[in-house]
This record gives sequence, C-alpha cells and structure tokens, in this order.
Amino acid sequence: MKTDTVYKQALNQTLALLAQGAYQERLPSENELRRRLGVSRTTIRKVLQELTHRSIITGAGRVRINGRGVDDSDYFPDVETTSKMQQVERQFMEWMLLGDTAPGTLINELELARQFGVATNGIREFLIHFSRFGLIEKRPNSGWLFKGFTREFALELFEIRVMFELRSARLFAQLPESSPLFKKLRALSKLHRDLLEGIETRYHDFSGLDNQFHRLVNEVSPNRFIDDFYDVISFIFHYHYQWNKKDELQRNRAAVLEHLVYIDALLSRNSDRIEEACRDHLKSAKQTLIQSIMGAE
Amino acid sequence: MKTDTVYKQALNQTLALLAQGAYQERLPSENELRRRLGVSRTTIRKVLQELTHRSIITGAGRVRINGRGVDDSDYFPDVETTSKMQQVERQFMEWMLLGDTAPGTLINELELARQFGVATNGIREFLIHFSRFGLIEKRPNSGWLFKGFTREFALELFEIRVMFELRSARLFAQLPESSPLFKKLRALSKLHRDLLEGIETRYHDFSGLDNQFHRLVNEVSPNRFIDDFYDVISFIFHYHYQWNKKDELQRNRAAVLEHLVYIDALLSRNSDRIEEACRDHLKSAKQTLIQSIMGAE
DNA sequence: AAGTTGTTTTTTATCGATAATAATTCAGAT
DNA sequence: ATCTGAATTATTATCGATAAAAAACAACTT
Repeated sequence: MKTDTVYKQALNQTLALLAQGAYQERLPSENELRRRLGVSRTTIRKVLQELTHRSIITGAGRVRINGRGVDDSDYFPDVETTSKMQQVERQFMEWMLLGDTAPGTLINELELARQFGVATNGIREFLIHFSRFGLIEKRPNSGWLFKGFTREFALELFEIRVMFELRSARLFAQLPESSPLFKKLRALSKLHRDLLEGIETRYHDFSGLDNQFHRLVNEVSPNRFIDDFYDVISFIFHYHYQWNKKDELQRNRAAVLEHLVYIDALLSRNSDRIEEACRDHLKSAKQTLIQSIMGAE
Repeated sequence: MKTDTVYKQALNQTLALLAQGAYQERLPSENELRRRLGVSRTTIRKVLQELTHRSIITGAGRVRINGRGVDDSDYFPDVETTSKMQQVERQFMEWMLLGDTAPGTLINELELARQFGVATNGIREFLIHFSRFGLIEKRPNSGWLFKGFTREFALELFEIRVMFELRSARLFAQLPESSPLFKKLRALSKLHRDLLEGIETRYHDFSGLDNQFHRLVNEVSPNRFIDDFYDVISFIFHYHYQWNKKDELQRNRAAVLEHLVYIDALLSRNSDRIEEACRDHLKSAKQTLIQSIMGAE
C-alpha cells in the first residue's frame, strides 16, 4: 500500500506556515493551500481535518481560523515524511559510497530488498532509474553489476561536463546585451559575494549555489540531454559531498572565488576570458572529485 | 510468474543450429551449448530433454546425436519468445509513433497496462527506463507526460550527436597508424562496398551497418556517457525507421556513400577531411530524421 | 458566475506471492 | 580434468491486491 508521507509532509508544512504566523485570522481556501503546498485537495482536506481534530485550527467550512498555538511535538518526525523511493535511494547511496562497495560487486535485488526493508519491486524500480548514472549495468535474468565509483567514472563524467559547459559558455558570449540572463547572472553574483562574506559559517550553502549557477549557464540554449546530464552531476555531488566533509570550507571558498571570476567573464561577453574561466573552474572541480575518490580508497 | 521465453528462444536457437548442420555427429557438451546460447545449464537441459522427447535428437548422456530432421513446425512462434518487457516496449513505441500521440498527452499506467495486457508494474518499469530517452517526464504521484516526438527533440538529439561524434572523429586523427581500429575500419569499408553492390535488394541492412560504424568511431576512447547516448540513438532509429519506409532505398544508398567518404577520411588521418566528412554525414542524417518527423505530422 | 466545500471515481505507490531461470553442489562416469 | 545426472537453493520476472493520493464530479455560497 502507498505510504502517507505526502500527507504527513503536507501537515508539517501547514504547521510551519501557521507557526510563522502566515495566516492570522482566517485560513485560505483549500485550493489556495493546495497550490501553495503542491499536493491535491484530497490531501489538504485530510490535513485540515486532522488539524481541526487536534484543535490547532477551529471552525469549519469556509471559516477556519487559528486555534491553540503550534507545538514542536505536533510535527511528524522526518523519517515519516520521506517516501519509500527516497529512502531506498539514500540507503543505496550509503551502501555504495560509504560501504566501500568494490567495483565488480554483483547487486542482488532480493538481498537489498531485505536489507532496506522494502519489496523487491521498489529496489528494481530504483535500479532501473539509477542505471542512467553509469554506475551499474543490468544483466538480464541475472542481477546488476556495480561498475564502481572510480577514477575512470570521474574522468568520463568530466569529459562530458567540459564539453557541455564550454558549449553553453560560448553561446553566452553571443548573447545580446539585453538578454534577461545577464540580470539573473548579476543576481547570482551578488549571492556569491554574500556567501563569501559569511563563508566561515555558511560554507555548506555552496552546493546549492553551484547547481544554480551551472544550470543558469545551460539556460542559454536549453537541451534536454544536457539537462539530464546535469541531473546526474547534481545527484552524484549531492551524495558524494554530503559524506565527504574533508576540507569543505577551504574547497568551497576556492570554488566560490572561481565562480566569481567565471561570472565576471560571462558578463564581459569576451569569449577568450569566458573559455579560460570555464576551463579553470572545471579543472579544479575535477581534481577535487578525483582526489576525494582516491582518498576514500 | 516469469514467462518461459528464455527456454523457448533457446530451443529455437538450438533447432536453428541443428537445421543448419552445425553438429553433424554428436552434439557438444551442455556447457558448450550454454556458452553459445548465453543461458544457464538449467535451461539447456530443459531444451535437450524436450528435443529428445520429440525425437529431434536421440541418445543420452555424453552421446547425443541428431535424430529426425528439424521441421519448420518445430519452432515456437516468435510471439512466445519475446519477454513481456520487450512486448511492452514494442507496443509502447507503436502507441507513440504510429498512434499519432500528441505532445502533451498524459500517460496513464493503468490504462496502458490494460491495453497491453500486463500488470501495472511492468508498465512502470518500462516507463522509468524509457524516461532516459528524453521523450517522457514523470510527475510524482500523478502520471507521465509525453513531450512529443517533435522537431525540437530531433534538433536537441542531433546537437549532442554532433558534439560527441566530432570529438571521437578528431581523436581518430591522432591515432597511431598501428592502431587495430584501422583494420576494423577497413573491414567495415568492405562491408559498405558490398552492401552498395547489392543495395537494390539489401537496403534495409544499412541500419545495422550504421550502428556498427558509429560505435566503432566511439571506440577510439570509450566513454560510458557517450555509449549511453548511442543507445538512445539506436533505439530511436530502430523503431522510427522500422515504420518509416518511405524512400528507404534512396536514403540508404546516399548514406552508404557518405559513410564511405567518411571512412576514407578517417583512414587518411587528415583532421580537416575527417571533420568535413563527419559534419556532412550528420547534417544529412539530421535532415532525414527531421523530414520524416515533419512528414508524419 | 466564479469560487468553495462535499462526495465519488480513478490512478499511483507499495506489498506479497509464484513460476521460470540461474547458480550451486556433489557424486559418479569417461 | 571435464562431463552428465540429479537435487537443492537462490534470484528474477511477472501477477494481483490494497491504501493513499489525485482527479473528476456535484452541490452549494456569496
């Protein structure tokens, strides 16, 4: 049966809205809330019913108002708000990256299913999806082969990444001055400078900014295959850096500085400068990844 | 429950081997056959048992010999030798390419499952896998969106294809004369010339050769992401051309000629010639695809 | 008439079960 | 040393069922 994580998460979000005083007098309509939380009205109604039941809100029908205040203990714990699929994803990445799983290991659906506490179907669906990341390969009627999170993987990944990013960066140089992308770029530059000031404490905010920046560069001329490839990169980096905290501050500071040079180059619309900044940045990103892969071995 | 398509296909293949007289006197060992057909010994034994039962082979143990000749009616029909997954794939492609499915159509797992006569799970697994081809997109807790087999799709596909192929072609120019790839390339050139001679009747053999050629070019420096992308291309072309026979002879003759120019260029190891031939060929391949997409609309 | 809530229908996410296939084992034969 | 026989065990490919969530429909309010 389906888990009710969508409902629980929606309830938590609603609580957060109430707690921060978003709705003083009356709650908005069900449709309004639905749009805000990105779930169906069915779910919203379930949430409202529960909140009413708990007296967190009172009234009914069109007139629902804040009831007793929200307490920390009202929230559902985080575990209950992540779907099975997300849990499987996380556990698999742990198994792979933290478990020192050797290249060449055969993956057994049944075993993983037992280990992760889900039906084999869930594992299967995850593996099929995950196979796009180039780390596993299916053997029909047999299992899956783990090819290894290796140096070769990183090299192949970056070869493509450089091709794609240079392509977009070059197109950037040809953009008319009036393009809205430049405005976005300047906004992003500001965010980078802000981060740099508070880097000592906020250094882990970098990965979000990194993603935003590289995706912005690709907006110059959207291509679904490039976008997909960036999904691979985000995914890999998301998990990899989550568990590789070594030198994070220093690494991220350096990367922010590189981004700023790169952004300035893009704003200058000078192809040579752009190309140089792009290559420089990707070169050090590549080294960082490779070092951390090698370090882990 | 699992279908027994593996067994049936293995049996058919064994029959084919017997029919073409591969084993005059004695059949090879079970292990030998196993390797040859790429299935487990369990399956081979089941096949041998059945063949013995049907008197197509006689004897037992180490001495199994040809029995009565193989008859056409001995073979299992093709439908019974394709797994559910393959059937779903084919039916889905038909639905998409032949059914004039409009961009923006929402895909309903349950409906497809009923239509194709499989469990929803099978549809789901197929769609997850298929989403890598950039034609559909998942909406969590809701269905899938069909983005359309459109001109944009073709343009985006070819932008990447050109990047990848030029990259490989350029690396080819730097290969030492002694590289084994040149030998393979000469062999492929021969196959092209042979095909050209019998093109009037064998023109549909081109697609296999096309695939072989482009994969050979990428062998110069293997990259899993490029390989994956070529899977996308092969898949699309496989189905697309299967149902778009218009001008096939003429189109394929032209493509073979282009390949020959391209191969000669690669053999010459002259970067300029290579680049030109590569661009020319991809340009016309792109036009062909786009025309046939537009023609269908 | 547009927007809101109440109710019903449809669809997805997830589980568990089963036949076919693969993998493993071991003893005896050539 | 490799092959078959035979039996056992393990794993995958497939089906069907069910609660949660989404979507569609209907009835009501202002």
